[in-house]
Amino acid sequence: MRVLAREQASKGDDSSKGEPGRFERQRQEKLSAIRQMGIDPYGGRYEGAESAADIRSGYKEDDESQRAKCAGRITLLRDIGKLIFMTIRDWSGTIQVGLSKKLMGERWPLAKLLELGDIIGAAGKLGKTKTGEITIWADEVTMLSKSLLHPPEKFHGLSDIDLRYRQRYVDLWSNPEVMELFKKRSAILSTIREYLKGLGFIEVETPMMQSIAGGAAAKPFITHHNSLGMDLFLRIAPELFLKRLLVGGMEKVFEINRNFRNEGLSRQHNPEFTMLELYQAYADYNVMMDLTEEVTCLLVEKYCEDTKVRFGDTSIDFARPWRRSSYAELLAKYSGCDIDDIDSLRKKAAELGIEQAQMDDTVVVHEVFEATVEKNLSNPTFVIDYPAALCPLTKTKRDNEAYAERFELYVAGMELANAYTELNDPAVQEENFRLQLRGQAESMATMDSDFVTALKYGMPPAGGLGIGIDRLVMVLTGATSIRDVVLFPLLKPTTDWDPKRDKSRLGTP
RNA sequence: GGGUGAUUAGCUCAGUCGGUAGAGCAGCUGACUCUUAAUCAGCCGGUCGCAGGUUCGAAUCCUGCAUCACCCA
Repeated sequence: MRVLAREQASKGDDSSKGEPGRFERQRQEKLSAIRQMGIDPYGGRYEGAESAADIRSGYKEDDESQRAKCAGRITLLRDIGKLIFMTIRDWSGTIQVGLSKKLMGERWPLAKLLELGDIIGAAGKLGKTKTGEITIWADEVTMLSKSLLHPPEKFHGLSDIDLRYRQRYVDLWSNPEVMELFKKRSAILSTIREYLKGLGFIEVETPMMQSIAGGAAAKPFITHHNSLGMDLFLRIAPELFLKRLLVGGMEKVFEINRNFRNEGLSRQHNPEFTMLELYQAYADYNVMMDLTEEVTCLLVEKYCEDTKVRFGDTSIDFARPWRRSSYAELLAKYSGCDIDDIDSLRKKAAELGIEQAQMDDTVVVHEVFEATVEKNLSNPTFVIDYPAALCPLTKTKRDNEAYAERFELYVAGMELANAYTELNDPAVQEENFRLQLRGQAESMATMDSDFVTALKYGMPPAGGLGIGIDRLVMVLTGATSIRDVVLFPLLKPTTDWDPKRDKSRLGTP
């Protein structure tokens, strides 16, 4: 990867690290010149500016007295001598500002000092140029923030993928489609919240720091509380707390928040990721399936041009109804193995290079499922009725205790959602916890006996659903890497990183 | 964890057989009152990711390390 711009700027003509580079010094000189003109280069409250998009759409051809006021960053600059055109970008788009020596008068020297990256406000008559571009002919220009670092190339923007993630603040304004994507992500979340509230759900917040990391099978991050002298886990799932709320009498709850899993990074995995979890009393996994399909299709309708959405070099067809197939059917179709034929499944696992000697039969089955089925599920597919052994928090099917009332939704080969008919029998739950704990390290796995206590008071039968929001945004926007839909994805530090430091910073006395 | 590739100017990228570093953009100087990635002329700008090695000579070949990307587990 490349060194950060700031560090790179300090190379070359500077011997010591941290000193400003050539370009930064030039910009510092302009900043000083602005100060000498009695102007604060960092501005202040600036009122009355309209968005660039509103200015454009509000332009009236026949109104010669129309004025406009904008604020934003200079992203293009064309200096024609006594006339300067600049393209100002705000988060709605761009608007052209024309600065002329005649209109600027004694402020003209300021206009000449402005450069790419500076943030300014401008006001003046709104008109069109000879070539038809809507333009604010500025008679007032306000310096709002001097940019001291060199902007990326004006045409290609910032394209180094590593730099884009590390300096998202530059990526956002130099690559407008990135801004659009994150605005869309926010809109998607708003739509989900509105939809759920419309169904009578309430949004809640449950602990991110938990003394027992439950609700999923994943390695947790461990942190430490100094005054209590105890380790805590960052949550891997909110499930067990949300279900306590069902016990408490909250009938429809949801939470949209971060989960943390101490596992590998990939195009589909960031260690912290945003999860929607919801629970509905008196429902089951069929209700959850309908809800998942409804809300996703609503989002596709709202945020995609068509039910067919491009994703990498494939396309996803969200047209309803979505396929619903049982786990066993799909396993048979794609691995060629019968789910009850463990010998052939172990043989298949061996062919696939899965280290399965130490694994329970059910784990082997699931490994084969993951290796053979998942990548084939491109269009939305509900995989229903999982082997009960994989589902310690799920009610089993009434007619067959070997299977649980659980589905996972797969799209583009990714697990997008996971839902159960929630197990509400405390005795069965306690037994499942015991089975789950067997053979695990003591520190990692503790029985959540309070959750069992809660169930003993009585939890209504319920459907529960989790949707991976980052992955949902990926399929809705065609982003093939989770890092493209997370503003600040986790990256390794590039410099001055000492692994020893981390221990000492934990704060253990 | 393994494999492959990438890392060159502020940014976007070239760099042939190993012969001593290039372009565009931006920056600086100058010209220009209707430009649209403005244009024109001139100029500046590099520890070629880092550390070693081979060689008369390394951006180029070799080893190690770092970060990123992709593939595999």
